[in-house]
Amino acid sequence: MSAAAGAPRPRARHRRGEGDLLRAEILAAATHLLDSSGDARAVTLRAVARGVGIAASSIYPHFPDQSAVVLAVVRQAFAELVDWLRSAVGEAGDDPCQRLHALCQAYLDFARDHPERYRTMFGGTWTPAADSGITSDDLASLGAEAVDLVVEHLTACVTAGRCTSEDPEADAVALWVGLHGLAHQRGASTTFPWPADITRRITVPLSHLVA
Amino acid sequence: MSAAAGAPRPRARHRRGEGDLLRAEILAAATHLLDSSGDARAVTLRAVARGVGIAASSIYPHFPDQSAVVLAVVRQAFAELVDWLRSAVGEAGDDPCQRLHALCQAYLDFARDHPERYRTMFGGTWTPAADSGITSDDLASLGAEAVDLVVEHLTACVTAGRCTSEDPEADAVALWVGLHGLAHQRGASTTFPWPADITRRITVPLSHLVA
DNA sequence: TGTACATCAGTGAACGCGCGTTCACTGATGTAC
DNA sequence: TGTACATCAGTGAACGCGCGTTCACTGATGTAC
Repeated sequence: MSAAAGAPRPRARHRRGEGDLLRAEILAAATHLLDSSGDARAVTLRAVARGVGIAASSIYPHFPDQSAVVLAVVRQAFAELVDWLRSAVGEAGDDPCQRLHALCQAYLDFARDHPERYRTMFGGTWTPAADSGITSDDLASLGAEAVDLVVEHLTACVTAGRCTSEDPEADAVALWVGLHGLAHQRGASTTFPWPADITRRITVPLSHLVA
Repeated sequence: MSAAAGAPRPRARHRRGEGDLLRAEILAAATHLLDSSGDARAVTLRAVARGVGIAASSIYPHFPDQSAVVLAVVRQAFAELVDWLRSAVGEAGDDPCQRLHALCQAYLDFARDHPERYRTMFGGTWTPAADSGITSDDLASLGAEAVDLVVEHLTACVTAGRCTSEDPEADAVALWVGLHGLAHQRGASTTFPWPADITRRITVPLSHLVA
């Protein structure tokens, strides 16, 4: 019991040339902070620094300001979401309907597993500082890739004659809106009295599946 | 030009016995702040006080703390939403489908006209201070009334034989999720490439209207 | 009608807090000679 | 092999900021006598 709780032993600094490793540690601590606090505004430089075990000013060689840290977290989260969705589809076999279904389920699972991250990504609540050169629309465009995946797989269902949609692109947006609404509201309220089969009730009509 | 911009003349204080009027002024300023800043965390006691033209400490006789001010704003917003929805339905005539359609449209209009208020109401981002005795579920239950309206009017359509839903309560939740997803995402991203008829593409399938 | 006084409505200075950011610095380490 | 030194990785004190909240107060006003 040498290391008391309030006074952890100083962490070993990285070797010469390995300074960039700290960047990843900062990012990981910021992500953890976002997930555990449930609030993008808890991701302060000082809190991140405490998480890593460094001085707050040590973040500056790696990120220009606080906004840049959160933006990096969000970018990484979007990349993870797309990876997650692609791999879920990849494991779903060849049937286009099953692939679409796996995509929807994976989307909802991501939101359920990382509700705070999801809210920061799509909530429209966090916006980068005005002088960071990043607009909230840049942020929104990061989400476009997920929507594109829905377009792609709904189109595949239509091509295979399994859906009746006459405009798969527009209907895919509608389907995504339904997924987003459910993902978001599930993260916002823990006690909402959800019908047991709410997912199916949303995705089936919006997919225009052939009965 | 006697009143310079930075030094407005001191506002007249209320007459004896009319102290409660300030409560309404505080609420109005807080609502304005929420709408114009787009951020519940901009609703600070000091900013509200600046808006009203009083000292920050003058808020305390009317609200126990900062959380209570935001909560009052949110409660009022929910009451306004329900009034708005009811009056839209009331003006829609007797056809149950038209009434349901008016309800959906009014819901989306409210969110479009007050995006920041909507986000604070349903965003799950603002939560009262832990010691205020108000849980985030109390907040969520405020939204239940809006969902109940959807249930009511979808049920009316089913009763009239205009919808094929076999479980109007559950399907109404699904319809509301679609509305919420659209309302929320529209408020979050201004440049999302929405299909022109996105509303119809969401509400029609989720309503299970008879063709 | 006059006057003392309780009360109401609101003020303003002060507190401690955590924050983002700056800046001069320290000590270890690899490298050139 | 030894040694001087540039560089790297990171520190810690300090700044000014806006915040929520407390507290002693002020001055107008209605009312009891």
